[in-house]
Amino acid sequence: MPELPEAETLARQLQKTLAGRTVLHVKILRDSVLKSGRAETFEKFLSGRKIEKAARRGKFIVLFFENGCKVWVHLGMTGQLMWDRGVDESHVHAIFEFADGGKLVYRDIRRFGGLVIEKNGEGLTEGIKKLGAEPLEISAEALKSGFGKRKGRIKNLLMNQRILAGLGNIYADESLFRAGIDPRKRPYRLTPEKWAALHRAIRQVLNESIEAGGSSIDDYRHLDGKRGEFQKRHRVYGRAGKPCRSCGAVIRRIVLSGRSTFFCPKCQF
DNA sequence: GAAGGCCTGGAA
DNA sequence: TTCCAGGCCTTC
Repeated sequence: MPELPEAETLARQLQKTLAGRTVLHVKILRDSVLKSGRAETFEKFLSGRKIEKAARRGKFIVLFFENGCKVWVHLGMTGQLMWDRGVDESHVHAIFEFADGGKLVYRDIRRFGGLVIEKNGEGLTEGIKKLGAEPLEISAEALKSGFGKRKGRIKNLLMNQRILAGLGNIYADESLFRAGIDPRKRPYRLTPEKWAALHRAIRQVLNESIEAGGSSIDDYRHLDGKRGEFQKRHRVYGRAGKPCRSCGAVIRRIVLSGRSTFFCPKCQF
């Protein structure tokens, strides 16, 4: 599932490929992927416009245009951005055609993702406006205070984009494993040592994954169609029934708020 | 704070 | 044929 490292990987690749290129046309093949704006809006405001840069915010990829417009891309679960790959045309919802002939294809099989166009600061969805802190920038103190006195389980709170923007199921589980924290734990019960460990673990896991080009479990691909490599280094996610890589205990799978949750019953407490 | 719905493809 | 994956929004 595309989370922060996957969005970051794509944003970096898009920066290299798209910065300085000019959009010729924007073809929206399925209007329902537009979370703000309409097909005509995309064409009107973006055609003939140069892309200045590509960046990431939370799990979103943001394209900055010279006229101040921004396009926010959320990949949902199965979203893909491909450069010049016309091979698989199924589930293609939008195509950005460039003046020099290249094209950026947006695919999303399950359609949980979407596109947002921001112009003059307008058009942002509530989800974007209320995005929480960046996990790689937040201080240890702010991480702790960000959870305040919330009563939820730490795993679910880590995935709350309004608190921390960018962690999903995979990296929440992987971070908690490295911090030695039981995903069912309530935040107010964490010791100072565990908070420090969690802050460290989040940075470590995200940075390692970015270095590996993200995790390709099912559909996530790089701009050129290649797979990420970090899934090979997951220590708990998707490893139910297998031995813990640290202690050998059997990794457990439970369901928290309807989401699969993987942890080591011995290393995490 | 928890649960349902969206959506599709692949596995059971 | 049914179930499951889950990000995010809506509803309870």
